[in-house]
This record gives sequence, C-alpha cells and structure tokens, in this order.
Amino acid sequence: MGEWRRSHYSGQLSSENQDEEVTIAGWVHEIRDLGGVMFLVVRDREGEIQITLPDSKVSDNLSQKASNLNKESVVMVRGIVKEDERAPGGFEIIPEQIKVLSQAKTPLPFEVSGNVNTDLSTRLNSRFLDLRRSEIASIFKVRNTVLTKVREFLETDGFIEINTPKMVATATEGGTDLFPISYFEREAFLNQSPQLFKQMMMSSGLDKVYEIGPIFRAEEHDTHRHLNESISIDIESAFADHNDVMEILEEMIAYIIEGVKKECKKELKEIDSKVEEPELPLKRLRYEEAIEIANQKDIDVLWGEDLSTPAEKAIGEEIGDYYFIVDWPSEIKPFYAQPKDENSDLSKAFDLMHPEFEISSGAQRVHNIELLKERMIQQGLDPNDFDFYLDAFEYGMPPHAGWGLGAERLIMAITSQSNIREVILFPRDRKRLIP
RNA sequence: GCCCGAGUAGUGUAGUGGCCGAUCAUGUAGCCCUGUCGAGGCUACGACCCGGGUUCAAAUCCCGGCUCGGGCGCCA
Repeated sequence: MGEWRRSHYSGQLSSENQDEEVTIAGWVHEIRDLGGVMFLVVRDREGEIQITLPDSKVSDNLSQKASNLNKESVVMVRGIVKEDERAPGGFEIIPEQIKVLSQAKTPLPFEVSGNVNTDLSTRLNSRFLDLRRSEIASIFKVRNTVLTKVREFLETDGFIEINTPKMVATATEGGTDLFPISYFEREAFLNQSPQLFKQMMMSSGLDKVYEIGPIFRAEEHDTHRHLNESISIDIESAFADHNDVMEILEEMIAYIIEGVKKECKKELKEIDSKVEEPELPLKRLRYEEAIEIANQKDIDVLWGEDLSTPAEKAIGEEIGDYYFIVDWPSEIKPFYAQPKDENSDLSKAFDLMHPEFEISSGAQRVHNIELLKERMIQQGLDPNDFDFYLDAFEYGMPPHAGWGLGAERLIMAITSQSNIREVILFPRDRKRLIP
C-alpha cells in the first residue's frame, strides 16, 4: 500500500471528478477481457466502479497485471476519472497504476458476483465473503441504523445507558435454561436477561435506564426466529406503569422505522424490504380476545395457556400490523409482573407482536416486596436465592415498568427476512458455534 | 427434544434400479474477440456424505451414522 490512500469510495465519484486523478481501493468484483479492451470492476463499501483498460491507452505491463488478477483480490487503483455513458454508473477510471495488495485464492467458497444462489449454511461458513454481496451488507447497514435510532430515541427521552453483568450466579427468573460456565472455583451462568439488574436500578434513582446487550438462552429451540445468543434492547422506567412504557415502545418502533426509511433507502431497496410505519396507537388486543380469534380459526387455545405458534400466526394475520396483547393471565407471566388492581388473575404484562412473531414483552413490575416474594413462591422459586435482588426492594422502591425487545426480531421485521440468522453476523443456534 | 424431508463438481442443480464411463448453469484454466455491463463464442477441468447390507447390477432400494433444511415443541 505504501503511501497510497483511498481518495474516493466508488459511490462518491461524480462529474466534478472528470479528468481528476483518484485512488480507489477494494475487491475485484469482475474481470472481463474483450480482447482489445479489458474491464475490471472494483467493489468497495459504497458500490462498484469500472476500471477500463483499452490496449491503446494502457501499457502491456498494466494489462498483464490486470489479467493475472483473480476475482475478490484486493487492489488499489490510481487513475483518471472519465465520464462515459457506456460505463455503468456513467463513470470509469483509466488506470495509471494498479497495486495488488492481496491475491485471492481460487476457486472461491461460493460466488460473490454470480447469479447462483447459495445455501444459508454455506454462506455462514464464509460469512466474511457473504458480506461482500451488497444485499447482505445492506442488512447490516440497516441493523446499524436501527440500533442508532434506538439510542437516539431513548437518549432524547432521558434514558441512561447502563451495562449489567453477563456472568451471574443464579438463574434470573426460572423458566429458561442457562448456559453453565466455570467461574474460578464456582459454577456460574451466562445471563438470560438483564431483568433483575435493571429493576435494581429503579431503586437507585437513575429513574430511566436502558441496556443494549447480549442475552443467552440454552433452550433447544431450532427455528427461523430463535437464537441462543442475541441482542436485547431493555428499558426500565421508574414512576411509570405498563401503559406508559407501551407508549414509549410503540413510539420508538415508529421512530426507528421512520429513520430507517429515510436513511436507508438504497439498502431497503436492495433487500426488497416492504417495511411500513405502523399506525399509532397500536391495537391493544386483550389476551381473551386473542384466544377468541385463534379459536375462531380452529386453533385451540385454552384460557391460561400461552399462545402457540399457529395461534400467533392466525392472530397476526387477522390484525395485519404490529399490535399489543395485554391483560395476560398472571400465572403464565413471570413473578415480577404486577397483577391488575381489580382482578389479580390478570397482569399488567404485555407482548408486542409483529404479525408473524413476538418481538417484545414487558410489564409494570411488582414493587411491593411481600407480593414479590409471594409470587416467587407461587412460581416455584425460592426468594432466598434472590436476596441480592430483593434487597433493592427493602429500602424504597418506586413503582416501575419496562420491557425487553429482541433486536434481531425487530431487524428481521424491518428487513423482511424470514430467517433470524440473516440479521446477525455470526448466529449461535442449536447447531452452530463456529464461526 | 419430536415429526417430516434432503445430502450429486468450488457453488446451485437434473437424474429415484441397467438408458449414468452422471444433466444443466455458474466457476476455474486456455484460446478468439476494442465498449462490455447477467458480455459472447470455442475447448478443457471438476461431483454421487460416510459405513454396512440387498441385487447379476445401486447415485437410485434397506439399515446405522453424520450433516443440512422445513414444521412443531420449548422459550423474559
């Protein structure tokens, strides 16, 4: 590379650069030799640019160098920009010098520039190469925008970003399986959720906190919408009830989608995403109404049961947009979900649903320590295992509410991907631990 | 974890007892070609997941294993 530095990304060239000397850097996307003229297409993060080598205008030496290149090799090209309507994009570069920084081995694990489809599994084995396809890179550019918008929205709303431990001594709330790890002489676990820690922060006076971090689930699920390691977007707000945080959630979703539509036009087009901003306020469907819809569609759900996958799909089809399910039975929601004042069989818990899957769940939390202990016992947990958590409720705990949102689920919805593994760089699922 | 399906060149596929010394596309290599843009033309290269079994004969049928996919369950 020497003293050479990239002067422009391919997408930055315009008629203002006519006859200018530029230096571009990227991967050899295509090589086409027509005899008297050769075309190299160099690809970088922002697009592609054609390098044209007419025998009459470039040295034999340079032509020889270009023809020896393999696809996907890394090169820097210094040359003169020429506007030419025959070139894709309207511009091309007549090279003066080409530096081959890394010759790619052949054959490639799969084609980057061709039209042959490749199985997801094969692609994931060589994810670095997969990301060289712009439609794949687009998904991750959208992902970046989603996470940026989350921070923008929550920061503007006065939330403080926190980080809580991922190595913990006990199960957060029972139910799910944890990955055991070795912590010096003790057994420990990878945390399934920041739930208990963010609730403890409600006792701290920070009032409104959020965390974007990994969660780990040792469940043996193996589906298109489950991961064993994923990113959770969690908030917790003091002096708030479930309705308050549902409003935050729906407004945040709308803000994210609006932002993505504005800032990722090119990427959305590339991945053919039909994302639409939801109409607010989102429908609040009572649990009871939800099972009625399922039952009407001949999917049996009994009161007190969680909604099965076919039930979720049937209801989502009926609603057709994001929606909340509220008034869940207390017994199928975690111990920390606050029962409703007028009927304790129901809870102040909610799920946010995309027509095809759940993307978030939350609740107003129990802040009364006696009730909290009672509910732990009801759900088969021993309050003594949770002293570190319960202590925070002993010395002044305000009413509070919050939710956890699966980042990949949301990104999957926004990018119209049918497999969650498409929206995470290196998925961890039942079968895959490498790479 | 359960049920179902599938494993054929680097990639994606056709072939479901003999017609297969295995199809097509892409790729790779070489040659021709001065404006390609899914470039084109010609030539060559490259594969039946592994192990057992049935049969005169197995890519094809059976059994086991491994891997992958779909559905479900499980799942703050």
